[in-house]
Amino acid sequence: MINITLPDGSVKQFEKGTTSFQIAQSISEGLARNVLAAEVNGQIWDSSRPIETDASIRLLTWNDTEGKATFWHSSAHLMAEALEALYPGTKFGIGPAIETGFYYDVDFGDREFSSDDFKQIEDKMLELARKKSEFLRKPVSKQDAQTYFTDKGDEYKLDLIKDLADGSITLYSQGDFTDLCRGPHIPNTGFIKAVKLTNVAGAYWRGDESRKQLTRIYGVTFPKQSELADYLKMIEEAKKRDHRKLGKELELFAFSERVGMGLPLWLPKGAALRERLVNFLQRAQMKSGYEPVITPHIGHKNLYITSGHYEKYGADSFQPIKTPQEGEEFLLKPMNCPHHCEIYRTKPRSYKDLPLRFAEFGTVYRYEQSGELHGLTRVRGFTQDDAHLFCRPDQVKDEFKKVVDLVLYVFGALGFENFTAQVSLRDKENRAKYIGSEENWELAETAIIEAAAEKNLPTVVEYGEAAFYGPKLDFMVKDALGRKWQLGTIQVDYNLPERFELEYTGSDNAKHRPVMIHRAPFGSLERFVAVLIEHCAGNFPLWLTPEQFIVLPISEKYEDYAKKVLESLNNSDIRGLIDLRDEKIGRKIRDAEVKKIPYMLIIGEKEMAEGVVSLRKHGEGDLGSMKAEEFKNKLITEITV
RNA sequence: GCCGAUGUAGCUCAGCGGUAGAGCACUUCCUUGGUAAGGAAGAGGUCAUGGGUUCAAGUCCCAUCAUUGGCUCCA
Repeated sequence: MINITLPDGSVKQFEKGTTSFQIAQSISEGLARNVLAAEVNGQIWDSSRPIETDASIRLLTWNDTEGKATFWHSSAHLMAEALEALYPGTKFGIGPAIETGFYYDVDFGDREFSSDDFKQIEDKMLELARKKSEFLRKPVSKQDAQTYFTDKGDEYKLDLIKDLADGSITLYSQGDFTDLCRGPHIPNTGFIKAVKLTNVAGAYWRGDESRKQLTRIYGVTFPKQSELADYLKMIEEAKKRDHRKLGKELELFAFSERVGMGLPLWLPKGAALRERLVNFLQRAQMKSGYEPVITPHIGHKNLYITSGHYEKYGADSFQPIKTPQEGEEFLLKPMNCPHHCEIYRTKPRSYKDLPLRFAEFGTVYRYEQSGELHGLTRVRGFTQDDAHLFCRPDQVKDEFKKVVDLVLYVFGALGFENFTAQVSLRDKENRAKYIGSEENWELAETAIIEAAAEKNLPTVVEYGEAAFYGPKLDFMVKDALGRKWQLGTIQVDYNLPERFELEYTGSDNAKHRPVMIHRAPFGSLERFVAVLIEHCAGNFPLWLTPEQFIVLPISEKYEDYAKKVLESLNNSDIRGLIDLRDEKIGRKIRDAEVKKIPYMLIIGEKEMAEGVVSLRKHGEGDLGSMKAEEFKNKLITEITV
């Protein structure tokens, strides 16, 4: 007999070799029917796998993240089975579960494949699912695995097996399909009741640009048809929040082929919004001891040779601007830091001057790959809310923490609660892509890790995500469609001060090297606005929104009074407009609602007679009437919250 | 940059070999209307661009550009 410990701490005895499915059965048949897999001593196992020793187990169902992952991973196998049945000779790469759904990278050889083929595959998958084929686990030797896939002619699987240790290799089969797989899987394909292939894309084998590109098919499956319907509905909702769609509808920004791809044009309303963000941050920075600086949009090529950016990115950037002077070259600035370093160098600095905090809303230009451009989130010209802090080594951690506070303040003011702080460190293996001494990197990485810990940030560590000159703390936020974007960033840099030979005189009267912190709470205004749009679905906080209210006269007769009301309200802090079109009030209200204008002031016979306005709030409806002055105070109170 | 998809009126889209369409927006006129679309008329397009096939090309083929979903990249 073996002792099985359940999550509630209770211990039950079972025969040796009992499966977690049987354990579930002993609890309830209903549970057993829903068990997809089980966590056995911290590892996820098939629910049909015999347990031979004492163990603590957790039964996994659709309600568990791991249960879903198992379900989707098995769905990837089901899709592979369908693909093999439909297109014999297809070779398979990898087919993992992802956050929502799964994908499989496959090689169709010469066969052209597009989303038009989805229907056929979905149908085949459902057909195979109905067979309720069991997923059978089979441990094999490395030799046998290699023989199997050599016979099958699947070089990708062989490539994978090459790196696996003998004795750890398992194959899984369901129906006529066998795959190299660590598992685990759901009991049988019959659990999969709803299938939707979502998109098709190219993906390099093993993520390596120099290797062959496979076809990646994404899909998602559910144990109930209704869950698929819910999912599709959710996707529709998310699309409504897409900043590219809302940016057009709300007339915030635009792009023009003539201006150039990836170069955003801010329309009046978008510019008003952006201006408010800038003012907001500027005030916060003033309070925190930042000093505004301004630098030009271009810089001499030598500046970037000094900084190291030219060597690293020169070939893939906008190419140098020539002048009538032979051999003279300037670059559009891709970064503000070299300029700021030169500002630091304008006079001798004392340890008493530090930290120095130079802030600039600096517009930079980077030649992003054409396939990378995406709305406002990935562009070729953008404005960073940049600042560079020059401090003594003993001030680094404190300054870093102050920046964290500023970022949190900014996020808080704008309602971003679901972010993660990503500690971006060097690649563990490939250190050649970074510049600077081992010692300085150690110092910088330690400073970030400690500061993040002391601030209790929800942190994830990512290796290989550091900038080439130093580690970063990146604040990551998801967009409406679940894609992750980096917003704020804080970076510790020991290298640029060295390259620019920055110095200060210490209390010992000797020269010392300052440490630089690069930081941008928004990251870029473009990306920030994009994520903000999706976050609030275009319903901006009152203080930010381009138009806070609109005056709607019921007919021409009340125009003069309406105009007077507007005049009495508009000032530098609050902004509204008036709808003088020859339309009925219902129409004016509808249009204002569609434009997501927070407040509507309706003015007719009654209001004019009583000297009041009728107030209607976007998305909520009629709020009754009040004096214009009262509304003004209400607005001001709401804005200053 | 790579793989796939898309490009028709300001916007959203239909048309897929035989004389360019709809809804909304826009202009003019009628209407002066009380909390999410009042009515009528009008104007608006070398069907992304350049080649090719055809008696005939938004419609089929090729290339280019742009957009888009991913991949790679992201100072």
